[in-house]
Order: sequence, then C-alpha cells, then structure tokens
Amino acid sequence: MNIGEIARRAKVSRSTVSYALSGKRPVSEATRLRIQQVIDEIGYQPNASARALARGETRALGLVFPPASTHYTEMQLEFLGGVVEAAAVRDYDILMSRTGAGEDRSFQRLVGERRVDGVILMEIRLQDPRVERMRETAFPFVTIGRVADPEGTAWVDLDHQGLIRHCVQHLAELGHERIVFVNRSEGLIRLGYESARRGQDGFDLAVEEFGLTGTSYSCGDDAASGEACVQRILSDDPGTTGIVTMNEAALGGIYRGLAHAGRKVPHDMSISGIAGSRWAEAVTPALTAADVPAHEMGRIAIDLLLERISDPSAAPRHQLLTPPISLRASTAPAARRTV
Amino acid sequence: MNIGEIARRAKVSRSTVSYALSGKRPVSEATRLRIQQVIDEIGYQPNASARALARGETRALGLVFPPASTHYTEMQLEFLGGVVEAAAVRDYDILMSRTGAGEDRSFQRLVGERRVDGVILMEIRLQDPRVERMRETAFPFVTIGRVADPEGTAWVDLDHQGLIRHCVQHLAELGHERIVFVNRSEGLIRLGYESARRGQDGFDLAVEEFGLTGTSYSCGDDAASGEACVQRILSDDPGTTGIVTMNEAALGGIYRGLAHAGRKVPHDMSISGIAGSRWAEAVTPALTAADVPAHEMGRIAIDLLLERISDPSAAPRHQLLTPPISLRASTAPAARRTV
DNA sequence: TTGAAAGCGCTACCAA
DNA sequence: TTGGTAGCGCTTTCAA
Repeated sequence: MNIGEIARRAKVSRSTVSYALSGKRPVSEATRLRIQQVIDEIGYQPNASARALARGETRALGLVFPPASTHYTEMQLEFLGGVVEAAAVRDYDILMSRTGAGEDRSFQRLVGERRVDGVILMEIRLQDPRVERMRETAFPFVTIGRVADPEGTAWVDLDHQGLIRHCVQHLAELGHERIVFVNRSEGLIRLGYESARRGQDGFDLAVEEFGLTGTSYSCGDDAASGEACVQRILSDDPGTTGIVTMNEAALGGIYRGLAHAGRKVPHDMSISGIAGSRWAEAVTPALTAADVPAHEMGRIAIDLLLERISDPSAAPRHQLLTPPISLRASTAPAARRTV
Repeated sequence: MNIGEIARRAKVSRSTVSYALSGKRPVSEATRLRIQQVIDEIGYQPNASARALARGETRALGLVFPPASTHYTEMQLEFLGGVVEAAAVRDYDILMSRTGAGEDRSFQRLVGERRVDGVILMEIRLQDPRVERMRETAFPFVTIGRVADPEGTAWVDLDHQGLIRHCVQHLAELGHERIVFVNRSEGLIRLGYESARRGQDGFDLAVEEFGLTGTSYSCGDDAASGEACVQRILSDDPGTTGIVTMNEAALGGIYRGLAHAGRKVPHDMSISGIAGSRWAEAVTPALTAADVPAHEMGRIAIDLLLERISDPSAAPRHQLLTPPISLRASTAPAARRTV
C-alpha cells in the first residue's frame, strides 16, 4: 500500500495526496475529504524509510548508553523513561545504542548511516572522545553530564559538586566530624567519569570548608562491594560517624555491612547522598538524599537536542540542576563522644 | 557523501560500488581495492534510510513497553539490556516504544509506518489486544510473557505458576503453615497481567496441594505500598510466618513494615519470591528467590523474533523458563509454635 | 567482470 | 487548486 494507490483510488495525483497529508499546500476541502476517506478505508500509513529519504530527516533520536558491565541504576532507568516519553510526545522515536567509550559499530550505525537526527550521550567523562568526535562532525547532540570544557555543547547535568557539598554540610551541621565519601568504582573514577570526579571535588572542598576529617573510598556498583567497603571504613577509622555516597547500587551493601558491624543507622552512623527518590525510599531506613529528577532530565535532554536539530546555528544551551536534599531517616545528630 | 561520489572517484559504476560493499556479486580484486581505498579516504557510510527503502527492511526492531505509571523494575532494565546487546551483535537497532495497551501513535509509527522489521511486546496480558492485532496483520512479533492462548505466537516466558508453587513448597518444607502471597497491584491484576495472574494461580494451587492456609494480597509497586501491605497482613493474621511475593518494587517496604512491627526476617517471618538476582542480593537480608534470567530472556526474545522475520512461514517457537530458587538469607524454619 | 537503468515510496519544485 | 516529475541514495535486474 503506497501513496500511488491512494492517489489512484481518490482520482488525484500523488502530489496532491502528499500535500493533503502534510498540509504544506492548500487542498480543497472536497478532495481532502475524498483522500481521507480512501486512506481510512485502506488503512494507509506512509512508509517511514521513504519519507526519511525524501525529507532528509528520520524523526528518530539516538540514546547512547554504556554497556551493562557498568550496572544500570534506577536513575538511568528513570532517565530513559523521561527521554522516551518526551520524544514520543514530539513524534520522535528513540533508538538505543549500547556503546563503550570508543569507536563502535552500533554508534557508527546511528550517526554514520544517519539513522537518527541527533543523539543523546550518557555517562560522560571529563575528557570524552565521543564528544570530541561529535563536535567535529557537527552532528546534533546533547550530553547528560558535561565534559571538562563544555563550551559550545548542549548539556543537562546535576551539580554533583554542589550536591555532595550540601550532603557534607548537612552532616557537619548535625555535628559529625569524621566522615567518609563512598564514590563509585575505581575504574569509573580512573576513566574520568564526570559525576564521580566532580562529586569527589565537592567532597574534598567541603571537608576543607567545614573543617572536617574526610576520607574517600571507591566502591564497586553492587551490594557486595558496598559491604566490603564498610568493613574497610570501620577498620580504618572506627570513629567514623557519617557517610556520603553517590553509589546507589552499593547502598544496600553499605546498610548490610553496618548492620553486621552492629552499627545502627542513623544512631551510630548517618548516611546521605545522591539517589533516585524511589530508591531512597525503598531502603530502610529511607535515605536522606538529593533526589535526582531523572525523568525531568530526560525531558530536558530531548528539548535541548531538538533545539540543536531545528537550529544548528544557535548557541547551544545547557541546564545545571541542583535538587534539594530530602530529609529522610538515615541521618541524625552525631552521638556525644565519650572520651 | 553518497555512492555516486564514491563511484566517480573510483571510476566505476554505482552498481559496482554497491556490489563491492555487499559482496553479492563478484568484483575483481583490483577494483574492490580501489573502491575500498576511496571509501576509507572519504569515510563513506551508506545511508540507512535509502538502504531500507531499496531493500525493504530497516534492520531495526521495536521494543514495546508500557508507560512509566507501571514502575519499571530492575528486571525490566536487565531485560532491556539483554535485548539491546543481542540485537547489536546481529546488527539490528532497537527502537523504543512506550505504549499503553490500546492503539497508540507511537505503536502505529513503529509497525504501521514500517520503521521496524518486527517487534517485541512486553508486559503481556492474558487477553492482549496488541497481540490480536499483530496476529491479524502478520507482522513479525514475539511476546515476553504469553497470552492465554499463545498458540501460533512466538514467546519467551517465566513459568510464574511453577515458580510461585516452588516458593510455597519451599516454605512448606520449612514448616510454615500460614502464609500469604503479595502479588502486584490490583490494577495490574484486574487488567489481566499474565505474570500476576499465573503467579496467583500457582499460589492458589500450591496452597491447596501442600495443605496450607494461604491468603493473597495485591500491592502497589512501591515501598510505601509494601509497608502498608505488611500492616494489613499482620493485623489480618498475626500468625502468618511466611510471605511469597512477585512484587520486587514493594519488597523494601515489606522489609521495613516487618521491622517496624518488630518481626525479624527470617526468624519471625520467612520471605521468598521471584526477583532479579541483583535486587535479591541488595536487600538485607538477601532474598531467597527464583532468579529471573532477564538478560538471557532478552537474548532469547531477539533470537525468536529474528527467526520470525527470516522465515515467517515456519512454526513460531517459544521458551518457558524455570530458573531454580537461590537460597539466601530470608527464609528459615518456622518457629515452634507455643500453644 | 562491469555498466546502465529501473525501481523502492515519498517530497517538493515547476507549471498550469 | 491541482498535476507532472525530478530527485532522495541505494539495490538489483538486464545487458554487454
């Protein structure tokens, strides 16, 4: 079933059918109706490939995310939902590409073969080869997170530095003096993952700012690593009373490690961090955390990207989000120290 | 940059370039080399839309999943990863479509406009209008989960009935006599969600088979609902010693509700269920559960779908999975009753 | 072993 | 207000 068939049955030319569909040229009400009738009768829908070829746009956007080795978080899932939903509203489809940092067939397919009109890059590193490549090719893109020098790129990001600082401040105000930072895995940090790096900066600066004793730990993205990490923390400094973390996936293990060590949260140990709100509320005790508005970030990413596509010459915009910390049940005033 | 430009520079016809690329016709080594050289030099990649139009296949597959109102689970995320990964290996892209049960623009776009060569339907209901429609149109598809009468469809599914039966059996063998089933939300059950319905059947049959006292509860997909559900359970029958659940998202709340009520897991209450292994291990105590091989199910779905596409006349295959229960820390023998 | 040319289904320009 | 037609970039048949 194609446009020619519709034209034949409606006894008009193919161009008229095309225009009746797109509305890019006035069509008399009578013929429009006749065409519509035939279309409804046949159940015609224009072929997307042909349309893409003729129009030079696919009405699809790529979402480039890392392979599963980096376990997905609740946050990423929420984000994905936001992206797909916002795209659908604007009549765009989302093409998934699971791609490591380097060159990759799947990535090549998306942009090289022009399967999409633009891409969203997730899991940004401070120095990111993908971003460099996109910059050179002038292909529309937006990053979730930002590179070290984001000038001239479109991005949406959490202010990890500010957020972690805020967590530290919260603990400081509760009277905690010896705190630790549980970052993401060493591998991710070494690769220069933006969120991990900026979070680290935030911690270091805040510890200094508030005059605290602070140690940092990297920790794998799973419960077992979290548990092991707690053991290290407590053996390194049993006097630790506060934990700040960006590692959502390790949180369950952290809780378990503390339970095993006989430390009650929040009485013997306060914890705060950055996490999706659903996750923060699912654990016991519920986590005091900056609630990542992942869904909304997805929507913003789509909007920024569509801006790039519709007007590539405009200056790219960006958005830095600083969600407030939701006080829940995992933090409490530091216990009076008995000396 | 198009195939004509390559042809010109390599001083051959466009068809020769095309054949050199596809290998569907012998090309002399000399010209092949010359063409390749030009391609490398220019960095040419064939345009996907044009190719799709000419070949009549898009090399993209659709993944149709429900809107976020039904909160995504760890399982679904894993599954998505498996799908994308398996598809990439076979040089297919995945197009996401968030679609409710009924007719939908996004869904229409995928199959009506032929943006994809086939679709994977998630979150199947026992009576599913989408499945009926696909059956009629003879568009290649595979379902995750199966409809009431799956004859003639390709599907991959967990044996929820058998799995829940197995959970009940496990509790029965530990001496539990008064147990409850925490199913998914009432809305999902009413809509006829396959997993919820078959799980329910499994529970009802197993309770009878093992001569237990069993009550069923529906529960929203979030921590708060889980907590509320536990309250109801304990007030309805304080003598309950075992919980079987399919509701991954409510588990955190269930644990919390029990903690608030002063019931220790597994000593005062044993819990088992169906869950992604990562999730099962992240909670404390770790959940004794049938570990959903979500990633592998994604791979299987892709394979089944590609089979349908390459040979639509062949009989559709299916696969019913029954992962074993991993014993973890959430179940223990029933406490001796003091009468 | 290679080239010419007719599509694939739709869009949009040029004419009428 | 409408029709004719030349592309969009690739594949594939027919001929040489």
